[in-house]
Amino acid sequence: MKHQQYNSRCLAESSASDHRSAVKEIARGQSLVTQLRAIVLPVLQADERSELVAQMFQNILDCSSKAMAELQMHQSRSTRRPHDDDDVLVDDKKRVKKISSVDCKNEEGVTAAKPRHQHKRRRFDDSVSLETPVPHYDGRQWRKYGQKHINNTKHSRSYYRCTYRQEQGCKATKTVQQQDDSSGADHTLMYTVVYYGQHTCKDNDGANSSPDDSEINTRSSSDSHSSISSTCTDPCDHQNQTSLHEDKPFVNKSEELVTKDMYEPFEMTVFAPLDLDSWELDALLRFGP
DNA sequence: ATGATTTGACCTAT
DNA sequence: ATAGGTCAAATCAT
Repeated sequence: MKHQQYNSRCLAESSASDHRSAVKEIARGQSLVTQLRAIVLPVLQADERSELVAQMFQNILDCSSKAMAELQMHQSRSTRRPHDDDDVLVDDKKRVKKISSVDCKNEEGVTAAKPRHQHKRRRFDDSVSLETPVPHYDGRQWRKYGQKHINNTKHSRSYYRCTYRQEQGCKATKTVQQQDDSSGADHTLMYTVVYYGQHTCKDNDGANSSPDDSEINTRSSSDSHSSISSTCTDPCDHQNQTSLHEDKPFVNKSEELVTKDMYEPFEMTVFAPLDLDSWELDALLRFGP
């Protein structure tokens, strides 16, 4: 009897561990596809096939996202234990707490204690985290409004809000934090980016689509003299570099690459921006094979 | 001059 | 009491 319990528990645990490694692998695949997309799309910029290729990239990411969601759902059903759900985040990261929208909604459902002020801590119930070597180019314009050292982490967390918060009341924010154990196999720095809230703004240059629409071609640097947050503009902006890298020189070349959210935090259905600036191409060239 | 970033203070959830 | 999120004055960059 006890034997059986033991066995089933072992099975459940090994299955959970299988799930986790599967999820991890999928996340890694997504990250690689995202990076590959950032390299390929700019090259195809003027090519009429670029849209098709972009769509294919997106489909691949969609597929893996769905696979990941299935895995997670399955795991949470079959091997749920009190502390398991902390591990079930898409990117399998330790320091990002429970931030998936599903989790938060569940919590909210139970406690009905959603914070009324978005003022302090756990601001929105729709947040999405992702792990990326390229935290800054997500097609949106952000303004940094704070930086904070977080306990037990080497790197401080930077806080950004949408550039159009004042003029358009867009409530979207994000945090960016370099991971402590951030040099992966390819020695790229990894960042945890957490997006809170949905963009309700439209880009001023009109390049952007409606808030609920996809974010294709959101960033245009045509207004290069307007004060656009350097979080998604010039990687040679030294001030920004210092702020984000805490006195370190800007070393992460891949960070300059174009990327898009791997997990569709904003219901993106199409692809990363194709209207790359020269610095982006330059970054790609420097990125190397 | 204008707008972005920095950073210490403040506020609040835990 | 503490940690984390935001504010806002000072500073910096253009």
